[in-house]
Amino acid sequence: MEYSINKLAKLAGISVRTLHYYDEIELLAPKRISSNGYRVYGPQEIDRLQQILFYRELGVPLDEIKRLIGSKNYDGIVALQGHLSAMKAKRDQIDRLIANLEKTIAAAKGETIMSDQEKFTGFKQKLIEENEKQYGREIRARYGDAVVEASNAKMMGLTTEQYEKTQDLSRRINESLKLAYAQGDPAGELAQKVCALHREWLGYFWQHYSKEAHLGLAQSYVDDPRFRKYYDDIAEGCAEFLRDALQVYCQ
Amino acid sequence: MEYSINKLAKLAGISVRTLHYYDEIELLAPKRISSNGYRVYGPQEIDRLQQILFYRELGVPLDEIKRLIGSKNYDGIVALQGHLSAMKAKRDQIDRLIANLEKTIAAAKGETIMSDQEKFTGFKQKLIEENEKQYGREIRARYGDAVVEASNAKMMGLTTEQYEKTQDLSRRINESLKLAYAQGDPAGELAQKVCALHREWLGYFWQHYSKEAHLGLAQSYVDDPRFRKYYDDIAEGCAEFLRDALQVYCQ
DNA sequence: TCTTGACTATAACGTAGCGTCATCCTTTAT
DNA sequence: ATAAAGGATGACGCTACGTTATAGTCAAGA
Repeated sequence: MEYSINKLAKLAGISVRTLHYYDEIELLAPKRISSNGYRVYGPQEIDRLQQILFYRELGVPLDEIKRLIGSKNYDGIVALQGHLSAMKAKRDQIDRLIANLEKTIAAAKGETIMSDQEKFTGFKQKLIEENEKQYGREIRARYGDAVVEASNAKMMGLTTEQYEKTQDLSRRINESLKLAYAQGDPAGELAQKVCALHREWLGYFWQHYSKEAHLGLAQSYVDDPRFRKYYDDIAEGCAEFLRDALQVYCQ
Repeated sequence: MEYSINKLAKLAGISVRTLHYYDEIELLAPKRISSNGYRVYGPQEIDRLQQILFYRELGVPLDEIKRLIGSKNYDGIVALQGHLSAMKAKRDQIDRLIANLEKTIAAAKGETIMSDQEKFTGFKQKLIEENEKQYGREIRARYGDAVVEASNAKMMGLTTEQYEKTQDLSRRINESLKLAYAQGDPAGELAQKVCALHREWLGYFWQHYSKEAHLGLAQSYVDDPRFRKYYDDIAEGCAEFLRDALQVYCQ
């Protein structure tokens, strides 16, 4: 299939000027020049342009793209796999910025407090990569939940100290729950410890504790899809496991 | 907390030159100039810089950022929510590019064939922006929830149609609940209609419906801070109102 | 055949958002 | 006291195009 410059531009979602420019800097030359002087692009140019746009999307300068694609031992597939992981990294960065935004919104509403450091997490890339290696994915997965909990805490009129305590409890609950679930016994020691922690956590939000209410809540964790997701993010079937453990705990 | 230009640059992961430039174009002026002529930045500038960087990340030109932040009726929270949805849109774009890459790799290996059209899906942004303008803010505000619900729906094994139905129901529940709450009568007609809708919504997630379970869930909406927040975002005290209405509904 | 409108070409200038010196002053650490 | 680090201003450079301006080409209708 052959394309005129306009057709190619529209196909790729770029401007004619851009294709002119790419020709000018010898990044992407047309397949041939027709008798009237018009540029004609063929299948090879299509693929090359696609590669160029992948690199461009990743912020690679054009002359480096030229060098990369033009290099003698250029392996298209290896390059594509490189793009893939780079794109995934970029998506992770966006995810961090989204988490940052969510927390910033909560902070703006007065639901939580952000350190100056936190305000810029997600913008820096190098530090992030280091952080990533250091802490891994768990923190990320937990971040969104932490925001929710922080806002809840404020809403419930907790002091900063109390809030931090609930956060700490929440973390310990999730950690222990994960381990307990791995062991598989709802009546086991660890699972029962989770129940005790969960009760303690509830103590910050409830005026009066009752076993019935606690059990009812546990059942809701299974019944309501929003909650289910919260616990199934820890491990699939975790909501049921917690309910079963609480049934033992509450006798 | 006060920062020197170097400290701020390192904090935010940008260059000193950039801060000089932002001062020059009056996008971000320091809080004050110390006696030795050095720039000094304060908390307000930190927050402003953070906003600037959010916009910049989205590709908004600096003078437009200036106009936006400087405009008289600038609402920080609304702006942040705008960033949030824009970021999510961007992440979606990246996701499309990733899908594109995966297919391109498969095609390069000869496992499949790609049309020229397909080769450039994900690069075009205009379609996305038009979408934004068309649907406006409501969708955006709801977007975060929609994502959660979508994943829930998937988890619950719903078809796309079913999922859309739950989403529609969810929207109608929230709308009606808001109105009913404003009227103030849990036994009123509107409130009872909300209950019926909520029951219908539950039908998509529960195998067997029972009034007791429904009531128990309603109580959980009051008891668990995470749920409470969900409903209190509609209106404060909404969780209790819904529970009271459901108590009437379930007799 | 003539005209009109959509495409195409080259050339040239303009721009945003800084990077990168160059030059000089101030503060801090040793 | 001296060096290293941090600060200021000014000026030029650069990338990746956008934006005219001017002119040739082509298909279709009047």
